[in-house]
Amino acid sequence: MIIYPTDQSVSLFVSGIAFLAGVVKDMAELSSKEQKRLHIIRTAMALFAQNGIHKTKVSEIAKMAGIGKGTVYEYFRSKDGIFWNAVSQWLHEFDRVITERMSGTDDPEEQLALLIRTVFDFYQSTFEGLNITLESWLEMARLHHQLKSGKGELPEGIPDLKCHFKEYRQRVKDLLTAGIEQGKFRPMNVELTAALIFAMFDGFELHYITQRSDFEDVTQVSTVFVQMILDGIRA
Amino acid sequence: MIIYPTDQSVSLFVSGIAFLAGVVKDMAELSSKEQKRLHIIRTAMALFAQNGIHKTKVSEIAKMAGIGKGTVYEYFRSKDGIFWNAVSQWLHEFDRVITERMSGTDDPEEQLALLIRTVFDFYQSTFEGLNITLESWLEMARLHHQLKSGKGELPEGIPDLKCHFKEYRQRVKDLLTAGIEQGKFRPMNVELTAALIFAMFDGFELHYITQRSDFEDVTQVSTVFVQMILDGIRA
Amino acid sequence: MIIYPTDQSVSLFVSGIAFLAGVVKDMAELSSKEQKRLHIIRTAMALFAQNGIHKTKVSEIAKMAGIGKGTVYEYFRSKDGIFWNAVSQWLHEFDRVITERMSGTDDPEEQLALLIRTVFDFYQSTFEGLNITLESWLEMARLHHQLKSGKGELPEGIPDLKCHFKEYRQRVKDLLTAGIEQGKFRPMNVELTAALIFAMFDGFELHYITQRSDFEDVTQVSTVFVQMILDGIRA
Amino acid sequence: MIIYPTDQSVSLFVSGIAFLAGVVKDMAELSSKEQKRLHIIRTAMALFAQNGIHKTKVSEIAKMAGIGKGTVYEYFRSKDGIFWNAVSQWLHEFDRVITERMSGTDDPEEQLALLIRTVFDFYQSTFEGLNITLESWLEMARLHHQLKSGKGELPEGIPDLKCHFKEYRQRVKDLLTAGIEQGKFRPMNVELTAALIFAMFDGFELHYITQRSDFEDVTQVSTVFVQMILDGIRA
DNA sequence: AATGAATGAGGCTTCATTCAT
DNA sequence: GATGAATGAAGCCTCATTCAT
Repeated sequence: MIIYPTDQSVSLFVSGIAFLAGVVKDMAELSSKEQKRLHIIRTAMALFAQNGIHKTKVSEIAKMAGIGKGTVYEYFRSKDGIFWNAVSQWLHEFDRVITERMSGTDDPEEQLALLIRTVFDFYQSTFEGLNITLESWLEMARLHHQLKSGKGELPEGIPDLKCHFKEYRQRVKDLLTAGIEQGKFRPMNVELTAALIFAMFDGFELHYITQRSDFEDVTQVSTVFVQMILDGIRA
Repeated sequence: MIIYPTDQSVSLFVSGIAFLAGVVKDMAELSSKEQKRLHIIRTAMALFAQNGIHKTKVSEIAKMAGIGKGTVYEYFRSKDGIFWNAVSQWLHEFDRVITERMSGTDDPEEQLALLIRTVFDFYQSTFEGLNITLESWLEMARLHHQLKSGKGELPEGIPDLKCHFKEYRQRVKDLLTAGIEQGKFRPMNVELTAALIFAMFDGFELHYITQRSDFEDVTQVSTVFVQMILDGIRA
Repeated sequence: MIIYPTDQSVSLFVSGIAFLAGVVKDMAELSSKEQKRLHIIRTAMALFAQNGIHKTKVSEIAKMAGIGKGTVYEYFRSKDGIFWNAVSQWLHEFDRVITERMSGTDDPEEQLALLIRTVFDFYQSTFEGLNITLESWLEMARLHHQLKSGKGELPEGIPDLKCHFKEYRQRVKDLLTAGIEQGKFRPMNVELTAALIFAMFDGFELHYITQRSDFEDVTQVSTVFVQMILDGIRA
Repeated sequence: MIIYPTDQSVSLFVSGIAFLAGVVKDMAELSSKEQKRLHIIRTAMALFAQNGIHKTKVSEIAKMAGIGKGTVYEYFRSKDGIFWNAVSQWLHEFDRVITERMSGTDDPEEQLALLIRTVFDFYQSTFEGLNITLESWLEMARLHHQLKSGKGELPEGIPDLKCHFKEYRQRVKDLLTAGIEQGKFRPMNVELTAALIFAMFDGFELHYITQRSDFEDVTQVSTVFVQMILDGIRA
């Protein structure tokens, strides 16, 4: 069973991550302070994605955001602070979108297909975020490594990536378990399979970043992806 | 069909990437100059992997390599130069190992299984390299982006990642095509499937870096991985 | 002849510098504007004393004073302005206390003893002020130095420390001269002796700041001090 | 008994603190590294004395020292580091001079007179140092205060002023005790008297800084000073 | 009158790179 | 060839001051 993208799914998605594109409709509801914060985060993400956190200057962020250099520090404690807040924001939105999308059906197959498609959509429409996500993983791996060596503390505002990942895997595991119980999926090592499916998503992300030209038609890619996975686990 | 790791495969692998562990046997054959170059690369990789290129100081590399700071510049034009040379070295070794391993059989299924296992082995045994690989992808994506914007030139010594990836995909494509022709694999969009399989490898890499604890038994993981993929494409 | 502290002397003193403790009774008589000014000065002095002018932030002063940052600038032209006004205030109060105390007697010996004791009391009870006084001397020495070099102007509101000191020395000189005339003090270089006596006061101040623990019992110290000086000049 | 300055005493003194004037004869004996360190300290002291530590820019120090900004950091960890090293150097030289001078005689009266004269000489000939000394006391008082409040650590290289002062007081105490035993000084509270004598020195320092014009003839001042003190304690 | 968000000049420090020895 | 002292460009962040509300 293959799920084709629908207008509905797209619109759901768009509303979900619209904040990154700066099109949140009910922005007016946010306090002025919060609006500016988001504005800075958005601007910073664009630059972080383009040049990486280490080559992005705070002065650039300020300039591009149309504010003074010092103003940035009214909203964030440090450049790292901006970065981790951006990552957190990103994860939070990601959560929201996924949950929204998957709540539309109870069928494991459909849910899995929806999950896959949503992730692909998300990655495609927020290309910028991918670089940041990737960089955040690297940075975090290093932070944890340093933590073990007893050198330094975790900066404030760092999202708990491990927990984030665990939740996602759990989501997929539940889905697989349900599918197996319903006789739709063949028996399998649910734990590992979930981990691998999840890894595939991110592998695609990686390649999408570095070789975008090979994946012009994301819709088609996700279709094949879904089919491949479903064929692999279907009873 | 599942391929279990064999002593042979392991030994092949080890010799392949031994340079990273500093155990190249025929090192003596290398000129003294070349030896030192490799020594610096190895040292640098360890530090790049740990702290990233931007937080690794040339003075650190020199100190850890037991040479003077200025000496580093006798062998490399710049810090970036060290980085890209290290990445190139890594890719080169990767190529060599893969080719060596896959030449052992002509059966598409076995070859695919071998490919998968080799990559997993490679990733597992050179954990440090993963961080660098990841970082190099990010950096390269940005370099290419800047290139398009007309800002700046590509530094010397940068490996052609796109070409590298293309070769790999080609390898997998050939393998799949052969399998289909032999009636072992079902008809499929070879191009896309290859891309996805390859993406999965790297997705695993990503997760392995950030959540290593969840993948203690890499052997088992690769087994499931192989099975999943083969089941998905088998006729 | 040794002068012991009396309730009277203490009360005189307290009323004199009470402004620093925020207990000026007739505060009500001050205009609301003037009250707030004093409030800011007091708050600022506490912080200046603790951290020095250069490490005290205007925002801190405002916060601790319970007012807005901008409000501070309604009452003072600049941070330096606050500082010099605080110093002036301090000197003014000091003058007032000394005059009050010494007017109680006409005997040169008693006056000298009273002067000494008053200064000691003052220094002890307003420890915070000492740091500021010291800092003001340093700053002023530098301002004068810069003035000579033709670099920059004297900020507004700077008290004339030299004049202040001259008055004090004059006070001591008059006292000594009177003592000599009355045959109570031996003939001496009045100018120099006055300068030295005065210097001793401030020397004590210095040591009191840096090594307070060695001078727990200021009463005893001042007693010895008085005796020493009187013995040194008595006929 | 009054001690007049002698050529000998002056020459002793000059050699003692010559390092501050940059006239150490056996400089050649110092390593090149150490020479440069001293050069930076000297330059920095001149600027610190003139403008204070907070208004002295590292770039200024470098410029005036004729070296690059970064070079300063090859020799000192931070601006504070330069400051505290300068202070330590100063104290160290002070110690050396005092010890040298007082070793010339065993007579308590003469020793006291020598001590006083030496300090006066020292203060006069190294005017610049006075400002720094003063500032260091202030800074240190604050550091200790912050330490008690549990905020922050003591920077490295800070000299132990308290200990330094204690030694000096001990010197004077020994001197006084000897004088009393020899029947030359009257019985007294040695502890307090020593503290006060010492305080007087520094009081003079203070006034010398702020009102130099009033003390043109330091020789005469010290003479009066000595006389006053001796008269005050002589049996 | 009171405020505090916004600002940007300015300072400390880092570190890749050079070059004289 | 090897070295490491010297350099200065570059960047993060602070904070006194302003000004619109």
